[in-house]
Amino acid sequence: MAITLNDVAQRAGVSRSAVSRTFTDGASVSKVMRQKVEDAAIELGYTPNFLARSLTTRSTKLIGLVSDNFHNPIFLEVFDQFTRGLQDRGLRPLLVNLSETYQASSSLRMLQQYSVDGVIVASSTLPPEVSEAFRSAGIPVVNSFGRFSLTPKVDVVGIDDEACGQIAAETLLARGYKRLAFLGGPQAATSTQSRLRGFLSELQRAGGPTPDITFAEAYSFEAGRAEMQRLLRETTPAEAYFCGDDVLSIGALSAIRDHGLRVPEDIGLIGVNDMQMSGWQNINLTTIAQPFAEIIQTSIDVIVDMLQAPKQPAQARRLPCRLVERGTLRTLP
Amino acid sequence: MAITLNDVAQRAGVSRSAVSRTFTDGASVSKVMRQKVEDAAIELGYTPNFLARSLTTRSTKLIGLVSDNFHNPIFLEVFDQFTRGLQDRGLRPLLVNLSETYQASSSLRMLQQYSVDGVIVASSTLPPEVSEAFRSAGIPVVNSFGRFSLTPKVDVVGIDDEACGQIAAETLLARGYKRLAFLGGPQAATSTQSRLRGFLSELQRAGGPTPDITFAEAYSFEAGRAEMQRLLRETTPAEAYFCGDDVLSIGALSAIRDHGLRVPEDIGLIGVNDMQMSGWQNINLTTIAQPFAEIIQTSIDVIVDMLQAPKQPAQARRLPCRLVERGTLRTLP
DNA sequence: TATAGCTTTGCAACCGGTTGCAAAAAGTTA
DNA sequence: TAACTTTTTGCAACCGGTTGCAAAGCTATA
Repeated sequence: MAITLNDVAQRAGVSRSAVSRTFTDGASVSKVMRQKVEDAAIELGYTPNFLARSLTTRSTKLIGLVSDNFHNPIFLEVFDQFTRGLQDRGLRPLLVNLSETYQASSSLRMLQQYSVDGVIVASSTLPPEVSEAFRSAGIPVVNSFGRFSLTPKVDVVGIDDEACGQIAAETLLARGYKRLAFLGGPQAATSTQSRLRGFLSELQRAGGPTPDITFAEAYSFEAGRAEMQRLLRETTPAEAYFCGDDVLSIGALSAIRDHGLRVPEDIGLIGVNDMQMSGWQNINLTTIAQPFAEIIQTSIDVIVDMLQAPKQPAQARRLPCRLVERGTLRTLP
Repeated sequence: MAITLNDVAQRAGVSRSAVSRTFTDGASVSKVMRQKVEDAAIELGYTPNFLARSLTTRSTKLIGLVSDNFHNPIFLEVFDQFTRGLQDRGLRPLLVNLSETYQASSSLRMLQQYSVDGVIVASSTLPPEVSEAFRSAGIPVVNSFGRFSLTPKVDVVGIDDEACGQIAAETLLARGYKRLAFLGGPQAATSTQSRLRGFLSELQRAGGPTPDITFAEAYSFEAGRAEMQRLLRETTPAEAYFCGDDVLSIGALSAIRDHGLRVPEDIGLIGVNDMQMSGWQNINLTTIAQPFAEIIQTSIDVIVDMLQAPKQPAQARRLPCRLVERGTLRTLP
């Protein structure tokens, strides 16, 4: 069916090795030989079969891109940048969507069967064991958006979630807010836990108030809205809320407005992520920006380095977040 | 490094073929042989290498999933469903992100080199030539969200964009709107053209008004907002706008509100897609829903059928849209 | 022109599997 | 138990490439 090495060799009247060498960088081929082969190849429309090649070279250029986050709109931006970054380096993303019906363990076996060169686990909610399983299986892996640790078992590139909580605390205190609250993502998510920890410790350090603490069911609009509705119904709302992430904040925002209150006049909000939508003028959310582009670039750099020199000791990298001022916190009183 | 067929064969004291057969459905292996092999395989932790296998079976289970739409949030839902659907059938999505820097032609060669079993082109904006190139290269292909044609060169699964425009016209007329307008996506996009055609022809048929017609630069929030701002500044706005898609509508909505006008009291809006966000209570957009789940399921069915019986005549399938009533059109006067 | 040294080339084995074929083993029937 | 089927098994060739090695071809030098 398809044109193979043999066809080209025959057409050009040379050995199979010669053809192979013509298509291998750095192999020894003379000018005239290369010419003959290339002519024949073009004539027949030949392109080498990467999978056959991978059998001997032991490199497929395939990278497993595994995630469980296909609902938070921020991840479209994440996939966009990952795929472009990988493509730019000649790598191919094999996309894996983890869910209840497709477990991490099957994905490990699957990615092994396809001999991927490496795996990127892009998720702030998957437990570290998922990434660790790849590493134990001898597959280079990096966990993007994972939790920082001083003794990581696996390479991690993410933000400093505690610092993030700290920035939120500083910002709210600087604005003169007195009654504060934390509206987190799912209580089990490590990102939520760390952000809370940083938030609390900074409040304490600065002698600020003790905030109310609640959690939404998920990082989603509906969950944020539902939790804020509950808060408005059942409690006296705080003056300002530090929300687990932007999509949660946007849900909370809609609940507050529906309840007849104004943001930022009656209630202040600050999120985390700085997704595109947060900048939309009808939302205009004050938030703590994650350096997505840098996290993704770094993750790719890390995995590329591991392809060259596998099994370095694992390292966790923290990239700095920064405040993005928009319109959901009052200005200084 | 990794455990191979040979290792297992040796460990179990049987031939290589025996091991291969144990892992091939429908091959002839006796009970005791299978037992011996499986024991050895488990002991060594063996899993067959899919790529090596593909060399002889001529099937990689790899499906190229190519798109150029990594900015419209609706596509996160699309990728979610595609990846799950493919995974459920044992197929693996190799994701390709087309852009200025990564052209369709390179993606064709690349996907050929990886011997993908088929390709799904998921885009309503890519020209038909992209999909056609795959077909000419002998790769099964289906164009999801592509434009309907009576004589398609390639299998297409999408909506009836003209019918979509027609529904919009009917709905706006039924609401008693007199001054109508069309705010399309990029003028070159075939989806925009067809929706306009259907919109106009239904207005004419029903003896309705002739609408104003303008186009946004892209299917994006900013483009919709910018175009609507221009309209509000430079023209007398229409009573109701049929917008190219939801994200465009949301941009337009924000411009209208910023301009001090109310929706739906002053201006009505109707979009296309019914993305999740359109249902968010702070947006609550009346729109024409695309049957995403069905389009995706059908696309996968089509590609799976082609794997069995390639080179059937190409067929274009149109799936029906339906109106989703929310809050951006006035009720009957 | 003979010789040394470097480059180019083909052979053949290999990567990790599958599969047609024929021989061996097991099962059936008389 | 012999003769005949059917099932199971191993051999060897093959899928489409790569690569170590040694022979062949060049170039440069004396």
